[in-house]
Amino acid sequence: MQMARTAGSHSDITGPRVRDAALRLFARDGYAAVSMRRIAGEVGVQAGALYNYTPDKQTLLFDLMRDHLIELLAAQPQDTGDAVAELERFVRFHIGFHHDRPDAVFIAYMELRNLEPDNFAAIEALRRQYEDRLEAILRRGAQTGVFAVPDPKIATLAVIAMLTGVNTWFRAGGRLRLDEVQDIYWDMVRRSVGSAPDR
Amino acid sequence: MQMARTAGSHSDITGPRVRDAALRLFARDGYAAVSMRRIAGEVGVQAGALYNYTPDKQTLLFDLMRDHLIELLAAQPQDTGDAVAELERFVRFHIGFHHDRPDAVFIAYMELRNLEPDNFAAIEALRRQYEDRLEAILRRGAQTGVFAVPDPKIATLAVIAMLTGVNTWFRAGGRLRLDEVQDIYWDMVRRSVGSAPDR
DNA sequence: CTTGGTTTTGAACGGGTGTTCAGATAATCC
DNA sequence: GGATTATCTGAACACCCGTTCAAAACCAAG
Repeated sequence: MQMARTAGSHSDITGPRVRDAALRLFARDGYAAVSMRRIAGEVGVQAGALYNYTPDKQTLLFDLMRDHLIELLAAQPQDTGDAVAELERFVRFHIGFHHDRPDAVFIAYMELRNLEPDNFAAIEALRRQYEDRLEAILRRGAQTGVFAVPDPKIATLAVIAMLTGVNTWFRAGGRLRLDEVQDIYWDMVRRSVGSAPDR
Repeated sequence: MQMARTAGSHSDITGPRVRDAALRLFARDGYAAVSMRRIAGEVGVQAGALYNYTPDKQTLLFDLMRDHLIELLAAQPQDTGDAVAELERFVRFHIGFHHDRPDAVFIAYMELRNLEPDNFAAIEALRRQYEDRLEAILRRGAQTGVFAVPDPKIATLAVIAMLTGVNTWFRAGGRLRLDEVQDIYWDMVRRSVGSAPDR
């Protein structure tokens, strides 16, 4: 007989609902402007009950950000060898992945200043990992001569800023489809790193 | 005899100090996380005294953002006719201007969600004016054939996102000088819009 | 020195904050 | 159905919030 599923348990229902509510509210109004009571209200529970699911508000924020970045790193396609194809995959992936979770993306770079120092360092390390993968692609392409990037580190930051910017304006159902946006951005990125169009 | 300078007046000293403190604290910790008492403490005054200089906290934030954007619009160089030269001027100006006032820049796009609807609309209108100027440059260059931008509106947003990203990492005294950063970004922007290097 | 005005204080107002915890409630197991 | 255990409530804690305002302090002019 496996360990009992435990009694009186709504934990597996309420838990995700707390995280969802926190994600949405933090994204919309900001961490500092959202009270635990408001999150609880959204879930349909009293504030005290939240503390069955997080030790405190700060950890709730931290977990949302960390989980998002870990998901990002796990979902990211891995190297295949061809720097240009790799960069294209990176661009399309970045836009697509971020488009699917606008709230998490927004929080992960708007609420950095509300993290306590240790938590901040942990999040920054994860983000850095992601950036490093793009930097590796650019550096490799620069060495083999398919890219013209004088400074791969700066090019990395420039490209990521450009791509993440999509989230500030793109909404499904607008003038452009997501894949059209991906086409346009891939075109701009490819050119910005000095790679000639392939036709 | 000109109107008296009024008596007991420290207004012209305290006023700017309030704005400076608010700018710095809002940028560092966020609007919602900064109390009027903390701003007052920074100025060396009691909280009640702040209300000689702003009707309320919200207006204090709004004024900081509005004044920043008005300054931005006023400082921006005007058109000269040559789209490529114009774009280069825009890129270098944007990086330079924003580098000089990191706190105001940070606030102006991090605290948008803390603006009441009317204030938000006013700020957005100003930002839009700025973006329109870049879009006009790109559109003109596209028409005359010196730029290859299929969608000037998106290109505008992409370029601005890329340029504003500089503020998140560049600090004077680091590996690169500001003018080197301007050179690199101008290179990337020029390429991204399909304009050939001029030598 | 007195007058008149500006600026600041300091206390108060009503209300919201994150967090804790004893007790009530509900769900499963035997 | 009774026991067990996870979950939730509701009140309490100490503290902070933006804002107001009468009274005090301050400064310059006459």
